[in-house]
Amino acid sequence: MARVQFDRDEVIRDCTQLFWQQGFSGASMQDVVKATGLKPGSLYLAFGSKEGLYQAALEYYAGQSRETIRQTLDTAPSVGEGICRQLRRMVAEAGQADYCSCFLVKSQLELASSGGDLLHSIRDYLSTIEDLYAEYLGRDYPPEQARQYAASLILHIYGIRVYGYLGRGPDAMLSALQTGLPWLPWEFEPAV
Amino acid sequence: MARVQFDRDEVIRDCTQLFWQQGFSGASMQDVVKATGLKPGSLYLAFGSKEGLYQAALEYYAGQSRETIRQTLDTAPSVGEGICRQLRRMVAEAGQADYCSCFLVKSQLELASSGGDLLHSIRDYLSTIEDLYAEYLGRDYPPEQARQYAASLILHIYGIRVYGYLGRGPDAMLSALQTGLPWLPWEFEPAV
DNA sequence: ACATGACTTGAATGAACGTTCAAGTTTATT
DNA sequence: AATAAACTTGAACGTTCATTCAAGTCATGT
Repeated sequence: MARVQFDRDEVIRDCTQLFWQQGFSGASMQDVVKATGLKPGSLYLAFGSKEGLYQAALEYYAGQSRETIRQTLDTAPSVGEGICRQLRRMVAEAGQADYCSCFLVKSQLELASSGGDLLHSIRDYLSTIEDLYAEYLGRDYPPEQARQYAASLILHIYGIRVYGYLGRGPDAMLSALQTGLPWLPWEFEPAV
Repeated sequence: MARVQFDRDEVIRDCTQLFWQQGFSGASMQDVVKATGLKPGSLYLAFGSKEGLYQAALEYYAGQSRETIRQTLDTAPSVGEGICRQLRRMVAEAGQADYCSCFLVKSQLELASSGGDLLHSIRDYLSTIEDLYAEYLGRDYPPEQARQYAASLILHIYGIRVYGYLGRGPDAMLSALQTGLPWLPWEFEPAV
């Protein structure tokens, strides 16, 4: 089947799912071979190394995250309600059986001590997402307050990404979010 | 030097530091051998496996954490001020060069997909800590509110454990904490 | 003084790891 | 039809992994 190049995006999607679930060390290249259906040679020609593959997965995930946030906040009646929708979605995700937190958060914690190049990317992606929220909040609040609210929001989001594993149920989490983020318009549309 | 048994607690302390920094997959048994000065045979006789060693490290860390919390909250003028001290300490930790978050949080995220026995312990330890805060808050608030405040507090603590890696500086983090936890007595003694 | 038992030692084990590359297969060009 | 280029293939590489165990060393009970 040579000369029929594989679908790069599809491979990256498969890798993202695998790495997201298993982590960098937890997923072996053999697992990647199995997940993508590609042979080692092809993977290494296209991505150079396991790290290159992980990098591509991170980039894909970060892009998807940004896109989802933008779409949710642009679609919602207001920025505040968009953020509420986003948070409710995260809480709902945490309730699913195959919940695996946030790929960027997991990667940050796993690779923090490695000091590799991946770490810079992860930090960039996470910072960009905080900046994105701050940008949207800047429409409704003065810059100083927008930044402060964004930081508080991000703190809560990171919190969910860990707390979601404890299986305390969505009610406890939503109640905790409403306690810590009282400036959000929680009263509107509790539906997803 | 046979018949001179090694100091079990000291070995566990060394392992805790190693696993805390590097993670379960990230730290090899060779690393453990180097860190503890023991030979593989001794380690396996005493702890059975790498997992057993990790379990011991988790237990030690969780015990230390509980003890620190209890001591801080018992010593402080009030529960609220004790919690503030605890949070300020976490923010200060996050500023250090060798910051490595919370061992339990890191372990939860790394091992979530493994489904091993370790996972149950980790969840137990994390839950116990939340319960501990709830217990102390129960002194100042009715049960319902105490539980809600504890959940919100834990969400913030988990948030710090991730946010701390982004290197935004202590001021941004403290400001975010004060935004999300306005019911705490932040006005008292900003010193550590 | 000696035998027993407790503990340590560290080389060895097979499996799994990330990675490579010579050979094979198909499409594009001539 | 033949050649070149592009891409895939999968066995094989050396390394590192967690783990084992026969041999060694010392404190203790007699």
